[in-house]
Amino acid sequence: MTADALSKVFSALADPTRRDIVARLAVSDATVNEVSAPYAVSVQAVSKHLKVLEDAGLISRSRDAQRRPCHLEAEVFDLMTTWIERYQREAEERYERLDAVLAKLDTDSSTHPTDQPSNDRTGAAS
Amino acid sequence: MTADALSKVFSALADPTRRDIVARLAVSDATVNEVSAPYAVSVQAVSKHLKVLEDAGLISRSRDAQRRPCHLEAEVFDLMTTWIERYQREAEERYERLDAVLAKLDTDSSTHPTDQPSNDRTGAAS
DNA sequence: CGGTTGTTCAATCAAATGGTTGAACAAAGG
DNA sequence: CCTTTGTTCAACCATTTGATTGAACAACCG
Repeated sequence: MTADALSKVFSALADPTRRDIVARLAVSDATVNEVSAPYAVSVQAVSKHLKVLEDAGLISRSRDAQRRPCHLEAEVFDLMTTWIERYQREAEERYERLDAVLAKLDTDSSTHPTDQPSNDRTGAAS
Repeated sequence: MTADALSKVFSALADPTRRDIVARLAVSDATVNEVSAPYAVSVQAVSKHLKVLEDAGLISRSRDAQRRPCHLEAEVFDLMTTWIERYQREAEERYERLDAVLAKLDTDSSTHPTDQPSNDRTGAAS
C-alpha cells in the first residue's frame, strides 16, 4: 500500500478498465454511477477502481449532494512521461554512441585493423 | 496472462525494482548476474523480473555462451507515451474549453445575466 | 571426464488484486 | 417519517504476484 507515487500511477494504468475510465473522464467529469454504466461489473467494483485511481492521484472527487463527481487530474501524467523520457533518451544516446563507434571502427579497419574498443554488449563498462 | 501489450508494459513498470533494472539497462546491456548484483533478492527473483520485462517487450536477450545478455528495447515506450499524450491532450483541451466558457460567461453576465451554457461537471452531456 | 559458473524451472508461500454479495450510510423527496 | 438513490464498507473467494529454496540444465574450464 505504501508504494511510491510512480509505482501507483503505473499500477493504476496497468488495468484496461481503469485506462478506459481515464479515457471516459478525459471527456468530462462523471459520477460513480455514470462511470460504471458501460461495464458489466458491479458498481462496487468500479468504485474500487476509482479508489485506486484516486490513490494514484489520477482523479479527484468533489461532493454534489449524495453524488461524488470524479475529475481527471491529468498533471500526474507528467510523473510518468518524465521518467519514460529520461531512459528513452539515455537509451537513444547510447545507441547513437554505439553507431558512432561502429562507424569509426569501420573507417579505421582499413588503416588499423586490430583496434577494437569493445563498446558494451554484456556491459561491465568501467 | 493474455493481457494486452499496453497493460503488460504499464504493469511491468509498476514495480520499482523493474524500473531500476530498466534504468540500469539504459546505460548498457548486462547479463542476469550483472543486473542482479545490486539487489538484496535472489538471482532467481531478478530472473523473473527480467522475464516480465521481456514479456512486455521492454527487453530482449541474446545468447553469449552460457550468458544471456539483456538489451533494453526503448521503442516500446512509445506505446505508453502515445496513450498518455492522447488523454493528457484531451483533458487539457477540455480545460481550455471550460476556461473559455467561464470567460464568456463572465463577459456576458453584464449584458445577459441568465445565459448559462451549463458546461459539464458531473457530465451527462446530451 | 568432473567441477564450476550462469541461468532457469518447480514447488511453495504470503500478500495483493479484482471480483462478488450484503449491509450500511448520506442525502433527497414523497 | 419512510423510501429511494448514490456511494461506500465488509467479508469473502479465486487468481496473480513477488519472493523463497532446491534442483536442473548449459556451457565453459581444468
